[in-house]
Amino acid sequence: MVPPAIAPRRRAPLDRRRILEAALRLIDEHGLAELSMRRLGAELDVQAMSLYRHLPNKQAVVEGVRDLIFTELAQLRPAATEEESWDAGLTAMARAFRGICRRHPHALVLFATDVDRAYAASSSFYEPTLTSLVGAGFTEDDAADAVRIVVRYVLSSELLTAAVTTTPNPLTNEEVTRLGEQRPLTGHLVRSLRTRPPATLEDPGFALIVAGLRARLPSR
Amino acid sequence: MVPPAIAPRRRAPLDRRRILEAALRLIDEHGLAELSMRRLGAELDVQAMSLYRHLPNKQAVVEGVRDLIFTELAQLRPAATEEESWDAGLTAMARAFRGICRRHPHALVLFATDVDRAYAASSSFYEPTLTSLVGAGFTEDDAADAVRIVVRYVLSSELLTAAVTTTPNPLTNEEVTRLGEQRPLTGHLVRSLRTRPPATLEDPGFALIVAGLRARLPSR
DNA sequence: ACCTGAACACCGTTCAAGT
DNA sequence: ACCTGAACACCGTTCAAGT
Repeated sequence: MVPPAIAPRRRAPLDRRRILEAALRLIDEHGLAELSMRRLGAELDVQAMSLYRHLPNKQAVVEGVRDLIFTELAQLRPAATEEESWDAGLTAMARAFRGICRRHPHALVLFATDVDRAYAASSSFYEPTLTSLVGAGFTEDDAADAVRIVVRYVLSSELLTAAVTTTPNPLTNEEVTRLGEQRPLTGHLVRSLRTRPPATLEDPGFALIVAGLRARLPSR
Repeated sequence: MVPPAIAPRRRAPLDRRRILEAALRLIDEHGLAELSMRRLGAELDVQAMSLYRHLPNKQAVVEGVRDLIFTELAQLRPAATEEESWDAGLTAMARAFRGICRRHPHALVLFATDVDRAYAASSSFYEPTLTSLVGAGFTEDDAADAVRIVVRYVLSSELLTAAVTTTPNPLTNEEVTRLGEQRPLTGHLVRSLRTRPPATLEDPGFALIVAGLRARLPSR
């Protein structure tokens, strides 16, 4: 009845899932550019070369992380109910999608590839909105276009915002004044950049798209 | 009357402008990720270390390239005429802006920073469109928002498109069929990804924004 | 004044070797 | 079976040295 001699284990054994979760953690915290095989190894208390036992190369790591996020989106679900109007449903979908974008701002570039798999992996997320659009009188084609345009709008806006938020070297007040004398309306626009930052334009921009869709809806 | 002895020169002397133009050339041809100080040196028949005589570091190279493109945009001018309607002018502006995006797809990320300087450097490009919007009855604020929303829409769409265009591992027909059985409308959407690729959605999406703006215009 | 060679601290990845 | 050390070909950048 000697208990089996278990070697004291310093750490959990490496596996694909643990590696990918650590990679997502690193990306969320420090950005995609900071992800290196050596750092990822260090995060897991392992030499970088050990990772190659479980994943063929760095690209495979990045793709694995992307799939992890797709799965997360599928879990989400806009609070769309049956009686909800099509525009409220579309808005809820856009907000939820934006939510997941903002949880992983550094990983957004990964959303741009394998779009068909992204929609398929998160079909439970998209289907209610599409149903409500078709119920409101849009054709299946127009409903698909509407959802795709909205998803593209949110994703690309977030991508742009995530690309850079800082303006390291802003125009001085004198420069803005001089611009305003030469081109008054562009001067006004540049001043508006300060009072209304990019983030405050995303909802108005989205509202324009919805208004455009409404104008296009066959009168009931 | 001895002619001054001119040492035979293997190459033009290095200067900031020549370096930046070579960098833009490399970015346009091979992408931002492929730009390295060593490659840039090689392109100019010089050791990488020589570049540091003219530019403090790699970031300065990248910022210099961005300014080069801003200047290029300022030269452009939408063919807006006085009698043109506001929506035709806005559309022309969007098309011209998209044109410059497509000339430097690999450099698009650089557009996301120093937005105020970008508008100021290209004010001659934006002012006519803004004038036409205000002439049509939009307030200065609404005109500024309209232009900013459109510029953001075009830039972010192009950014998303440039991020990745390939789908290395597309869904098989069986996978799409199975999806269609479970979620018919998402299935339809995924099928539409093939018949109507992303590029064909940019103009409809932009048309929705214009339609939304029109709905918002105070009735004359 | 302008360019370079050697060096440092980083990459991703391969491969033979350790346990 | 799983992990590692040494090595290779790359980075950006510094600094003392060459012309």
